[in-house]
Amino acid sequence: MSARLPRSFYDRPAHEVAPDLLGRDLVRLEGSTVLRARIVETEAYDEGDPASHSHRGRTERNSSMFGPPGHLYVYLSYGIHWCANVVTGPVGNGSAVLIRGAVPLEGLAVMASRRGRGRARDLCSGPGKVCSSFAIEGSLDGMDLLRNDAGLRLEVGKTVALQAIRKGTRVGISRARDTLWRFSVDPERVTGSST
DNA sequence: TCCCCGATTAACT
DNA sequence: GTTAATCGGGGAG
Repeated sequence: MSARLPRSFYDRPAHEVAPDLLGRDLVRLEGSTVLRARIVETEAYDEGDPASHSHRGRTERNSSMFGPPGHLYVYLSYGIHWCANVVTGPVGNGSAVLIRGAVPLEGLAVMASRRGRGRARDLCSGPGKVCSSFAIEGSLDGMDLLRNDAGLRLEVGKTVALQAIRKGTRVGISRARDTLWRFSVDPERVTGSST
């Protein structure tokens, strides 16, 4: 178990936090059970960004994005799937980083039972799947990652070398196609033995 | 008030 | 590779 990321980690622009989240561990403590997955894909969203929920200002749904850094922003996608974001920047700034993908490290059996299918590489390979495996849903919107709410936290994990990070266009959006705020890393580079 | 469509996933052909 | 499922947000009227 590594150290939890401090509040200051999140109090930066989303496009700086997003690549820095690669290799970090999403952890949920559920009694004696530990769920752990290492983040391998993220996307940044902020107020000046036409593709962001916060672009048209604060609403009831996106209010968490404007709250303190280090909290969670959870929303329902396509009426079916929950997606989890980490709120970044100071209070009043509507920015966050979407956790798009991770590699499961602990608690695989629990994740598989929640997902109804068992292949390890499919457990957290998408924003909706991460939430499904970790049982993250709307009631956790706005929770603080630094207060053990719901046993959820982010830990330091294994830092990824800057040159190993891939930048690209974000997935599933039609606006701001020229903003390269999707960050990912080869799963081997965060879980395999370092080279 | 109505209507369109999305920061997705899984089951198809 | 293609498409149905499914529903709330928010822009348009």
